[in-house]
Amino acid sequence: MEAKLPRHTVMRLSLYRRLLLKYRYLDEPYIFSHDLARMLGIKAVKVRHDLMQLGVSGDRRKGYHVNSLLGRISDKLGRQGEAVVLVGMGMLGHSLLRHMQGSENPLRIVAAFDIDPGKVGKTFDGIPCHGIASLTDIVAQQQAGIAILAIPPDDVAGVLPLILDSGIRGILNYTSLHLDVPEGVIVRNADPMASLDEIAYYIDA
Amino acid sequence: MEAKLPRHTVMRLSLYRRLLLKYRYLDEPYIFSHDLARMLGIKAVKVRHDLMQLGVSGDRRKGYHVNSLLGRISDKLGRQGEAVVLVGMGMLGHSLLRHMQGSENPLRIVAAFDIDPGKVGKTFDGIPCHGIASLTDIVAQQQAGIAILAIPPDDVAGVLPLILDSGIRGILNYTSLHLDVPEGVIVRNADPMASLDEIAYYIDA
DNA sequence: TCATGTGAAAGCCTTCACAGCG
DNA sequence: CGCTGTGAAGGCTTTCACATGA
Repeated sequence: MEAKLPRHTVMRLSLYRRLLLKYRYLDEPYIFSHDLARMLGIKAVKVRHDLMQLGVSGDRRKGYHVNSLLGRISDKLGRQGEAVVLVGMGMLGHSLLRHMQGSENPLRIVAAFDIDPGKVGKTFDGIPCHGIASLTDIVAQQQAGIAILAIPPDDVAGVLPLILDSGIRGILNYTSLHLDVPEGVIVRNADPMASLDEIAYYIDA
Repeated sequence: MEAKLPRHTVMRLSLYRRLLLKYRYLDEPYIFSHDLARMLGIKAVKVRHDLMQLGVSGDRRKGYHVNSLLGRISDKLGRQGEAVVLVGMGMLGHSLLRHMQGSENPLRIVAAFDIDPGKVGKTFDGIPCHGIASLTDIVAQQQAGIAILAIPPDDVAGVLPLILDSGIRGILNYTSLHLDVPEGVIVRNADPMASLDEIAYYIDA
């Protein structure tokens, strides 16, 4: 895990993987860059450049070998079983959990947390919900590296420090606030509003 | 609405707007690019370049006038009251709805849709839920331009054509599938998995 | 001096153009 | 030919460097 791939390539590898997992059911052992591209709405040359970075080679007559490709992509993307915790089991958190559990997913959600005592101790879709106070212990114990943050904005100031102390190195942020994190922790924002604003701008163009 | 702004600038304008709306409560009429930048975790020069595109000017001693800035940003971003429909009132759709309704939001969610007859006719957080069959009529009647798509993957093939026929020009896609849309319709993907995969890759770097 | 305003450089990503091979 | 493989060009975004003005 040393050779850094371009950021956009990483995002697409994730798409390729999911698509190939479905494609595998067709019992078609090979796929053309062109077909992969069409199914994702991108250009074939972009697919080939991405796969070039992985060091995989295609066969000029048959295309790329699906299983080899899947293996190579999964090698390069984060470890298969990386443990993820879900912070905030409100309606959004719960629906994200269900969404994850329902799909073929290389990451494992290992625990959920909430401040509502009515939720602590219960199990949601097979995942136990703990109080925020036990976050540090459980993250350490499960060796979780990623947190999904789905709490109300007012709770962020109180909860973020606990997450950072726990050793979490990546956060998928569903709140509308900017998270101030130390160097080395990475944040990806998933708040719907910015996306909607962007769409609203471009549909009037 | 003709002068096209750079794509990343548009996304940031949305962030500036939300931040400034909160900042306004401080009764501080001016703000420095440097402060705006710090609160969002970006560089001040990026903020100034963005604001340059809007044609606003700051005062060298006081910074930018907050209310003028807000006005100019809202002018440039999509029309204030753009109507949005929510397709899919499962747990994810419902939580997105609640998330939107709960926050200061320049876009209006005007209707929801689901295939489940048990949901049709009910009202969720003040928004009526209709059957998919009436999507075309209601979108036309409300002049909605944007749809949020939060349905199971298996339903996409059946529902997407209805959305495209209805005149929707922008889709925020929460499904894991690539949406094949005609030129002129814009799609932004919000599926959590790709973001998680990307995070998982970078935390091991 | 400190903040804005701005052209130019640097960096990153996509697309083009074409070589090479079955 | 049609596909893969790949350097180079082109476009977009960020960052640098510095002019300007209170």
